[in-house]
Amino acid sequence: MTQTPRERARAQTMAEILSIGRAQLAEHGAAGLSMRAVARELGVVSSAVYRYVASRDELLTLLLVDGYNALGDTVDQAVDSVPSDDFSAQWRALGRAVREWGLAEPARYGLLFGAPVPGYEAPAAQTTEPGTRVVLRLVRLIEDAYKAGVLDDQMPGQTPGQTPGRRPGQAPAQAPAANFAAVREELALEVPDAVLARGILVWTALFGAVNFEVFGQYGAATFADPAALFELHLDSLAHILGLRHPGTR
Amino acid sequence: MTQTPRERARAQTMAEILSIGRAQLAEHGAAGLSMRAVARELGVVSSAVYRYVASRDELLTLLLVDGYNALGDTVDQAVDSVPSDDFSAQWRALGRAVREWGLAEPARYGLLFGAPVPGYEAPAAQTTEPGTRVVLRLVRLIEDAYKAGVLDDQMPGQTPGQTPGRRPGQAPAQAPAANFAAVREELALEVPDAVLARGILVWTALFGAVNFEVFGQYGAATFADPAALFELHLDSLAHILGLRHPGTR
DNA sequence: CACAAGTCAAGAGCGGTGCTCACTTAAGTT
DNA sequence: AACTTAAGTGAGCACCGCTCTTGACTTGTG
Repeated sequence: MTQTPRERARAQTMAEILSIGRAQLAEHGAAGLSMRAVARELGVVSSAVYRYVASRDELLTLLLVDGYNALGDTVDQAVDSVPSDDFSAQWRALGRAVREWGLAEPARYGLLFGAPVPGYEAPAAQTTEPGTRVVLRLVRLIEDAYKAGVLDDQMPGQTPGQTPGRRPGQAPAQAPAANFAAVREELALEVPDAVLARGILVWTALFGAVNFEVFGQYGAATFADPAALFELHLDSLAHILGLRHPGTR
Repeated sequence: MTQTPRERARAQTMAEILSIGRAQLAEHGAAGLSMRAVARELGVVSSAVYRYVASRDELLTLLLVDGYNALGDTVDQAVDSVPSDDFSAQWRALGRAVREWGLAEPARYGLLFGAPVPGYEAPAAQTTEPGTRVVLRLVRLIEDAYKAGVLDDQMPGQTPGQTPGRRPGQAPAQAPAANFAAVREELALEVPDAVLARGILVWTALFGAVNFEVFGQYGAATFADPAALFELHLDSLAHILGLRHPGTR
């Protein structure tokens, strides 16, 4: 399947548009992404861009999946560069990769995890698969650790048969909660509900921390060393997951 | 200090502009906030609005502190409506208040905690005080619980003298991390570093969870009952904080 | 009580935006 | 060499934030 010169030229122009779009995004944000500016940068009249991208929304979608995949690739690479039996290190690599990518690409990160662009609805068909790569990787990590038997299947400090922080007689929230069963089946998981729940909590906590830092919610001056604070969080979250360094215990 | 009819009229117009701004924000997002649209809605020519608000940015700032205060009031009210000695319930009330406010006002929530509006720098002088109300309330809650002696001053499952998930000989991240000392002094706190660190983790986790839900990152269909999932998270986070229901244990 | 000083609404205009459409040009295909 | 078709053009519509100027109105004071 060799491509004609026309297809070659088209593909290259397309790539150039995406590249310009990324730059525009970094400079002016998602709402400030301008077709005219892209055209200007491309050295072409504004309407010419519409030969390649149907609308501003479509360009946004392309940049969205591009961003998801860039983050996904970064995370995959980071996790893969760690011994496959050291799940604690894998978790830390994943967390650090997310944080560092977010800090390096705040505009793209904001597009992926910030407030949705008003008036724009991400088309699920093209978006969900790349958009779930990081969670999926985390869940697989947990699943692998569970199967390897190195995961405490119990909330630390939680004794079996007693859900802490809950009066006896009160129904435990665990059971009826979000239907983990569906998720577990969809992903062909073996981990029990409790572990899955912890995984989701850790997932949200990770992105909460990165959000605060990337979006500047920490207030700059407050914490002298955000990287160290993040490492602290990674430790705590690993502990919550039940992950331990190999060799410990 | 009675106000002249002029002042009365001006104050009312000002309030109306803010109200319209909120509506515009909800409909078109922060970047789509339009002075002309506000003027149109106000039944006035576009430039007239500049008699009341110096610029689009100033209107944004007004809406920002307005939002922070609305959330702060909601949280304060929710926490205050709970027995002052039931810290676990106070925590849950705080968390639920944040979530419910965010879901009820996604656009405003997005303005406060989403990606920063490109090209807009929130003026710290007017913004930091209202912007820190929720964290401050959480920290006070933890401080109070600590002083009342109902807070485990230890990570659950963590035995003293041993930092879990960390090889012996490796320096503990706790000590040099973000300079908690400065924070503790600034807020006149008594809680030890470890508790403060957990507080920050729980804070980020709370907003991470709410972000995901408000910004639609959960993917709708995935979790049948997000409210139940959130309750689960509240439970887990309370446990991490070391909060227990009174009467338990 | 009149009039200067001050306040504020209004309009025109500048340079920007997304997008459409009729059109020409130039390149690839047959 | 002839033909098809993709690529690029430029005018145009309706919108945007913001500035500058004009003119009407209110108020305080000599």
